Amino acid sequence: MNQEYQPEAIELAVQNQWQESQAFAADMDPSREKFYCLAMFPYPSGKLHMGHVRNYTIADVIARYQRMQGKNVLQPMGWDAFGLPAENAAIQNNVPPADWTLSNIADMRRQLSRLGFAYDWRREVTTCNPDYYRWEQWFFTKLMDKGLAYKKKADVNWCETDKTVLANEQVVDGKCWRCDTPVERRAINQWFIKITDYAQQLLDDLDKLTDWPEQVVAMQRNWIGRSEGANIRFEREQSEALEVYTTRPDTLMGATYLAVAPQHPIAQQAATKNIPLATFINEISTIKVAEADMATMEKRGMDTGATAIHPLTGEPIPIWVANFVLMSYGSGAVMSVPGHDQRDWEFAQKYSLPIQQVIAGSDDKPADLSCAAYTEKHALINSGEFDGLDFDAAFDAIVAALEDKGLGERTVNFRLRDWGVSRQRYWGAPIPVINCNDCGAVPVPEQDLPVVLPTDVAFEGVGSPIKKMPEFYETNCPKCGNAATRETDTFDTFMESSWYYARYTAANNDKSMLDNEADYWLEVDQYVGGIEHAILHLLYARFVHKLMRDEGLVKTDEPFKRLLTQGMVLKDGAKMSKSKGNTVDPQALIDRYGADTVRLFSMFAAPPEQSLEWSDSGVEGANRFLKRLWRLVNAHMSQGPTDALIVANLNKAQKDLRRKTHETIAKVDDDYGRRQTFNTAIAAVMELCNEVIKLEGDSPSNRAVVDEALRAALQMLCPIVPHVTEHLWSALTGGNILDAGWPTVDDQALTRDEIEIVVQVNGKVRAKLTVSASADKAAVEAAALAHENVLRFLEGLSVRKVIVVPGKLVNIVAN
RNA sequence: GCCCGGGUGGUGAAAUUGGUAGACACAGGAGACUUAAAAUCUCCCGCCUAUUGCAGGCGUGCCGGUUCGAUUCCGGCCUCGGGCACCA
Repeated sequence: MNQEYQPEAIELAVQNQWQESQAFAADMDPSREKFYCLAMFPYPSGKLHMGHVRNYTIADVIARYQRMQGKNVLQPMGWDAFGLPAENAAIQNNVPPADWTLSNIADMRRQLSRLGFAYDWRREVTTCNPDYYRWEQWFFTKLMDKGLAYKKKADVNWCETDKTVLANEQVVDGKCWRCDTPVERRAINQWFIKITDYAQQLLDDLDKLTDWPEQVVAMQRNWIGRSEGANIRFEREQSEALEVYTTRPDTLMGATYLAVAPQHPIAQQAATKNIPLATFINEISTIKVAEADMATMEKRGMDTGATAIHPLTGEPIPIWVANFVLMSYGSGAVMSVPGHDQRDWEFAQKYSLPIQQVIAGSDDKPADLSCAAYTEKHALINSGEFDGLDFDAAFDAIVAALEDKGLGERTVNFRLRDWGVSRQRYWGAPIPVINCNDCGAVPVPEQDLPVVLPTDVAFEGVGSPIKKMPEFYETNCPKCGNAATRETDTFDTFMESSWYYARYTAANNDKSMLDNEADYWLEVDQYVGGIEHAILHLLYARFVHKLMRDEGLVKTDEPFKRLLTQGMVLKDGAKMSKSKGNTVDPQALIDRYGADTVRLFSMFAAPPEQSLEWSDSGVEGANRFLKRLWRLVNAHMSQGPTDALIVANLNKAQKDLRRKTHETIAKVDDDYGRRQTFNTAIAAVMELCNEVIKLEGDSPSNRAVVDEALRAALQMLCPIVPHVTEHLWSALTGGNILDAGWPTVDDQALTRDEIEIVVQVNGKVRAKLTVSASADKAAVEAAALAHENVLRFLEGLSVRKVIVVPGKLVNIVAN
């Protein structure tokens, strides 16, 4: 064996060996327990960054650990290939998005291979490939048939100069990123999928996700936002009633005005005869389509002059237009109770609208409404027949009164909104719809799928090229045969990433979307990805999984059994990004230190869920450990063959090392399998190696316990640094570490004769005792009370209580 | 603004069920080897006080609480980060 650790030569040789033996090709085998391990697939931006390295190393470590447990492990990889950056690159460099994307994929595939990830590349999926998106189009037509897809108007960011829709990311300080034109909201017709039909299921099934991080479950629960309240109708003379939803029907008697969205028909109609109002509505529609902007903007409004009738008092109530009411959410109108809602209170203050108290303050004293709204739930006042009722009773009584009059009812509402999937962009999967003047929106029939996105396109200006290609959009209606227009919008890229995990199980099937392999491999046993996907991607994927289940394509309720959300990679305390110029190129590190060092550092520097602070010297430290491991195995082997381990012949030092070996196996197994803290697993193996180095002498028994320790260390490190451990294992044992399995704990080796006990006086450590492992409580207590330093601190005090925690500590309470 | 996290030495972190704060590393310091450097090896390394040695005080973002005992549980605050529906 070479004296020097030469990572590149070892890694390429080991990777060749894997390649030749098809080591990671995973085939369905119902006789074996399967494990499906998946990392979120990358957007092919061109170069691997440290976030990718971390993400894919974590998943690979888990996959390899499970494989060593004897499971049939599937770990696939693919490309989330549609998206905005390809169009930007096309505009900037005049290169077609397809060419740019495919060449990026080739580069990144090469980089991933160099890191030695255990992928089954036969199952690679690329979402911009028609073989992939044809099934997405087919599935969408099924949703249309079921009435789960529909069209409605929804707001987008519009740039009047470029005549184009802008993504939220492309709006900087309320202006177009390219030409600084202030954006305006514009409502256009778009396709939606009824995720709200599944809101209750998506909420209920969160309880099944016991192996997901609690924070992710909490975020999804809040996002879905189930609430119980009432729909209330405010009738209007000679026009349609205005319906609002509220979670506080108990405050109905305090409603002093209604607020509608700027696009609401009442506001629009009033504006036709009211120039200041029309101007105002125009003004407030220059706000980006983002909740954060809506929530932090200045709240503004204007009286429309229209009124409605309070459903209980019969009094007229003014209708205002307000910029914080969204037309596309609920009915586009809200009732305002300034006395008991803070936003309404601020709005009423600003526009001198009446503030009416209808909820008693705490201790039944009237609350002070001059500084803020009173938002607690309490008994009612100033509410006529409802006075004195508490929240629940008032809720019931007021809803009953409304129901009697046919002006309202109890209802459940969700914050979750239907999923808008239309994008007015080129680089996405075409929405498989043909618009016919007579037949309306007609789904493209199965035999005409896929609707292929033309890839030989020229970008002129910023708009989507297919919107200017009659050869793409001019067609005939599949129903009536008349001339019709093909939809030129494309799908939201979340569509592709919502089912790719399932397609890996049938990646090469050109006859159907999924097949019986899905039943074998799903659900995904372990999913790994960035915490930034905690809501949107994971919620859409859960939703689409349920849609596929209801279409008979999959059998499980949820797609991902266990979830690990990895933290970001930082440098100098900030997220690594091109714009900050603080990126580290993984390729340069691999060239210098090898893949194993890069993998080891990224697993050692922090637990996977925390952010990881980049450190050049930390990488060097990881490399130093591998060199030490190399020398350690080398030195051991240079002494020739090892005799068999005879436990009865071991002296104390040898027994200690053996105990350390087996304690480490137990700890590392727990760290990999249950805790997923790979940093502490590595630290434990480092400790074991330090103990091996400290054991002096080369007697047969010494060499036997060292041999056992080193073999275990290699096996335990194998998931993290698979190349160097494969090489050393083969030199040491002549075998193949991939098939060596996982080391087992010998409980006999764990026993101890003596243990250390900490002695505290009033909670402060004053002594440490070494006692026999079999010593009873009384003996330990007596030894503690007799200790010199303990006696010193007990001088002049009387002992009140002695707490003995067996095997750990004694705390003497004295005063 | 709303929802969800994080904050521990000079640095990354560890302490798993409320029981020894700082494992394992990095950086730094001292020494060995070397003509020298690199590499490697040995020792020291939270702050303060004391010191020949034993030892003591303080210390986990801040303020308060529960407990024999709190990095861990509870309340309030500060601060940094993630998400907010068209970045992926």
